[in-house]
Amino acid sequence: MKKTKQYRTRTAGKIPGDDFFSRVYDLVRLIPPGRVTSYGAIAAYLGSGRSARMVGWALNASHSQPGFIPAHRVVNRKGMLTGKHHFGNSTTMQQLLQNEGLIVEDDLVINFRERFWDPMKELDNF
DNA sequence: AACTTGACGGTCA
DNA sequence: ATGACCGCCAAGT
Repeated sequence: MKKTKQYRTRTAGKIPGDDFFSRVYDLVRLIPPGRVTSYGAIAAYLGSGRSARMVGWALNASHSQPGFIPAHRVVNRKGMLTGKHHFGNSTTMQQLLQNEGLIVEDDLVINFRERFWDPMKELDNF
């Protein structure tokens, strides 16, 4: 494994396919409509010493990625729509989720537990 | 080059 | 159960 220095900055987001960001996008695209997951779950699934913050950072750049990335299906561990402000309008994320059958009340996904999509369980290998 | 901020999460008080 | 703190790592200032 060559190790390069721990985590080279590599100007994230500029090297598709080789960086953590692309893996996040890939995984997020697998989230079925009407289901949600958390930043931490994604980070845990990808492992690689990345923290949930990095997942958030990746999604932050997801708007400039090609193709549709259902970033609205990713919420924090409490089921709160912490990234709603990044969807243009503060209500867009909530609208998208409600449109998929989720119950959102005061930026919180009420049925978060039952709608939670855990990549660790759903995708199992890795 | 150093400090602060951030789409987070686990632990401790 | 709620709130503060600390660790993570990249990017902006």
